[in-house]
Amino acid sequence: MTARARIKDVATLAGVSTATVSRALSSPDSVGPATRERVMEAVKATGYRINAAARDLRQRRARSILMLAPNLSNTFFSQIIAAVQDVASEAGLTVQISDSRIGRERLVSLGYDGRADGIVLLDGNLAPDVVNGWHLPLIQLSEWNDAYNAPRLGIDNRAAAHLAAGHLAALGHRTVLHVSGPEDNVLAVTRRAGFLEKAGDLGLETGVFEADFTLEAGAEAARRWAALDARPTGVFCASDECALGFISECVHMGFDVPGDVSVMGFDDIDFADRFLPALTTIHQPRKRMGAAAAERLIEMMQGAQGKGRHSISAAPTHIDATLVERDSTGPVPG
Amino acid sequence: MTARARIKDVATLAGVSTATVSRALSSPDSVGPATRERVMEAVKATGYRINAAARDLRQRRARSILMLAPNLSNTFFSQIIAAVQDVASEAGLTVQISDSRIGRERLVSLGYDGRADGIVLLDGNLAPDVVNGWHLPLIQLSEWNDAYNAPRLGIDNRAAAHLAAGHLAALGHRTVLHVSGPEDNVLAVTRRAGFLEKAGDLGLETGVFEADFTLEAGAEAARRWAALDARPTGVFCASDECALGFISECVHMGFDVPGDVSVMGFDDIDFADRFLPALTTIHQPRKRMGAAAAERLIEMMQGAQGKGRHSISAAPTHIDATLVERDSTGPVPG
DNA sequence: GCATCTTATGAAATCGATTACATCTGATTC
DNA sequence: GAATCAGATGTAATCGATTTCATAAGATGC
Repeated sequence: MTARARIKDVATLAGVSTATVSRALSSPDSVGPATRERVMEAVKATGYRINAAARDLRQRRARSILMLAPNLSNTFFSQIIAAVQDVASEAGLTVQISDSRIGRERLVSLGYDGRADGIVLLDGNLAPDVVNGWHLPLIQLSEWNDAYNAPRLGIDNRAAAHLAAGHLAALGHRTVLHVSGPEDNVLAVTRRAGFLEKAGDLGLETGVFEADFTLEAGAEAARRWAALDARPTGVFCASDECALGFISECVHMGFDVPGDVSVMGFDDIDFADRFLPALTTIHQPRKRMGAAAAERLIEMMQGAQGKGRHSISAAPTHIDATLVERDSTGPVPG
Repeated sequence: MTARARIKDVATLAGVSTATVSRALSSPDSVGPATRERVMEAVKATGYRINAAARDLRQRRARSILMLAPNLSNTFFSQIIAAVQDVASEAGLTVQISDSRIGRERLVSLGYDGRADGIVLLDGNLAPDVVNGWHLPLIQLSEWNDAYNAPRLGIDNRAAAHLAAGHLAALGHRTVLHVSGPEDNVLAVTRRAGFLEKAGDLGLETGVFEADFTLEAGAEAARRWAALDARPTGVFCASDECALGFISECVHMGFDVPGDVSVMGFDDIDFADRFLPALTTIHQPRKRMGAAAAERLIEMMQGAQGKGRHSISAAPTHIDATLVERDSTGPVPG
């Protein structure tokens, strides 16, 4: 009772060989109906559950996908994780999850120990030789790195940043500030470039504060902003968390948003529309992104079947991001 | 080059047997220094990485722990997941993660297929026979169920709710409202009972709206609250998300918080102190909870070593929760 | 110098499934 | 009625590691 039943036990009880049990379970049509019946009864009677390690070893695959993200506690990732898990689970796959900042050796092992047969990568800052060294189907989601030889999926950050600049300009703002993400992050760099590009086209005066996507960095940026002689009236933050930190600190310092300054974010996290003021931001369809990544990866896994990295066009597949106008932006003051 | 090296290849190259390679890698002291050296070189030369499935099969364990939560996209869980992952990774363990609402059959399999050798359970609403049927070390975190035969870890929700009632009473509120979680959730039930108990002791007049922890449910509760003839002046929501929804909707309806109504939450999620007004709430040390659960589980796994559920006292181990007074609560109006 | 004990290593069994190949039974064909 | 074939099942090899047991070589004791 306590010891788990093995396939042999089922076979004995049903009076057949283990091969037949295996067949009855994985391709029921290949055994006679009466036999199948007997096997199923024996399975029920013994409480047999397959041993995944044995199956994985023999079939040389793990029915599992691995998600790697630089910071698991980040709100932005959680919905993506949930979506991937949904699709994966539907396809009979397990999801493993790991912080991607765990040191080179452990990272190499992750893609190499046969525990996963596909990877969803949410980090563009890993050593390219490590990433390219994994001989597994892999998809880059949200964030990517040109040096990785793998397909990409995510929004068009440059175009999204254009939307942001356009929105502020349309409200009449002439001097705008961008609170960017860190210099070494692709998303941050792309968003900044896109924003500056469009703002330049529109004849806006621009400034940039470098931050790191977090609430605290947003608050810090607000303090720097407040200390300026000529304060930009429109602010575009590289993430919602950053924008919320910025607004929060502004209000604490006695400014009104959007009365004194318009602030917009990026991501459209759950709280964005319940914040006070509700946050104008760029919506990233995270659920769709996660689901799409999982589906695409599963396709690659089926195509590859252990033959190594599938060669799929490396051009990013874009998912639409949209501007959501709420209450944190408004006409230029005065 | 493309085909992964197996232990046999390493053995051949180093001119030793596979047994020696295995020993050199897992207990270096048991082989001669010269041999060890040769093996290590061969490992490097071949790029050998262990095949986890083979090792797991032979050793009958997976070096992996499974986390089960009812809703992976919930902000509350993400930090816990990150903390568990941290501790696990440090101990050389992989973390799998699954939504716990995936249907009975799949759920049973999860604990039974040998892919995980320990479980962190964040859901108190699973069928007890399923949970008790898993012969794996298991720890209940945050939320628990009396019918599960496994140790518990989390805050003392009753005591925490007492803090909430005490806080509102101290501010002078005489009629208070509790916006609870769903009836079938242990946390919700305990918090509600604790709040009503203490509020009763303090002679407060109480009311309860049942909700479900979400932003939207909080907003809905605010609308119901606004429609009341005699509106309670103090509100205790069963989660921060719910409180944020409540406040947000209040403000949209033209009320002032805490001027017209004091609102407090539960959890102290990241945004709580950046919300406007900053949210008074009960702080749950999620990082500590995750880490403690992982550590305790790992202990159990070492003790058990396949011998099934370790019998550890089922009395909950409490982690301290504290009241954090911020700006969303204040003296009773008038 | 012989018995005994370590220490280092190898040969082979083992973990629990899947699957290639062989075999048997009975139906079909001419 | 013999030959052929299809379908159901069994036998045994296999996946890639770990580990038990055996053995050889050298160290130690008297």
